[in-house]
Amino acid sequence: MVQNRIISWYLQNKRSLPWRNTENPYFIWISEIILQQTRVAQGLPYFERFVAQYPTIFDLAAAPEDEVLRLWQGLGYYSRGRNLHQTAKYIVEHHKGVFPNSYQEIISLKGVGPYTAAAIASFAFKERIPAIDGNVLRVISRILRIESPIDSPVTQKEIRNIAEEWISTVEPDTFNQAMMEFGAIQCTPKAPLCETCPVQVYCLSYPDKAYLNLPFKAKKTKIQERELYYKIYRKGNQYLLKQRKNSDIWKSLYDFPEGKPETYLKEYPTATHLLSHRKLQIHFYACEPSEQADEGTWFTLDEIEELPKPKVIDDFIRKKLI
DNA sequence: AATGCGGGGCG
DNA sequence: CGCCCAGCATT
Repeated sequence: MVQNRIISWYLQNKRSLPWRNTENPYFIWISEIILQQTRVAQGLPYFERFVAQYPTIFDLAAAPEDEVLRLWQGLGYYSRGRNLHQTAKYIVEHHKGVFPNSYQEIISLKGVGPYTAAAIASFAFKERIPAIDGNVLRVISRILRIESPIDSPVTQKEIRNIAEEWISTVEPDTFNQAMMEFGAIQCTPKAPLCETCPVQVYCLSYPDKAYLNLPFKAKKTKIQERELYYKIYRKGNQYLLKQRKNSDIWKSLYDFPEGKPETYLKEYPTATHLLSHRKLQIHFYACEPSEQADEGTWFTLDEIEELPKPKVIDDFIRKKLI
């Protein structure tokens, strides 16, 4: 059976990861939120810093939001950090700090969707429910040669049904860990290690290399360009920053007031920043403080260091251009 | 069903 | 350069 092959592969090849050595739902929750759309290598140091700074859900709930977002800085998708903090406060306030213990309750938490709820419910509470992430979609679509669009709910439902069948005869937590690890290490998006694959004999897409085109994605990613203009005001050793509040990129983080100035003291070299679906052209202008008509708060460089900022702003300041 | 949300790494 | 990563919320 496929699932037993993958599980025994997992038991021999699994990486040692800190969130695998605990059944504390709080730690597992933190790790799963961090790992949404994020590689293990990138998320690992953030997880270590979070659990060191906030050993319990009470510590996280008591922290100021800016501090949580400062810890999140550089990881992206900042609504994850805001939701993490909000949900910690909610659980402390309404559940005495006790993490909910069923899939149905867990999925009602902010920032927790079907994948994350299944992961927490199976890892922390051994609930029998498949956690289906990008790895699992890829692994199953290849093994069973499912060529319908992976980005369609119908196809994903089909894969869910298969995963529910596979998980029914094995340890659910081990199964979920094994499927994801197998996708991350063996059945990789590019150049999968088919020659040493324990599932090769079952894999319907191996004989004619159909796996090269699986999973099949119907939609293409399109990159849009966007220009940002920043006005830098300095009064002595203080700079004017404002917190982004609208529903836009970098919500809740601090940056300079936006806008193209009429006059300016100096223009800095334009920075180009590549994001997933966007290319940012960023212009910085040093402006005359007497012309300042923008909202914001004045901060010293030492204070700015403690504020959560977008990567581009942090890079700019770190280069000591101002 | 479609779109927006970051940043990093890889071929 | 395009694609993908232990996805989710909003519309």
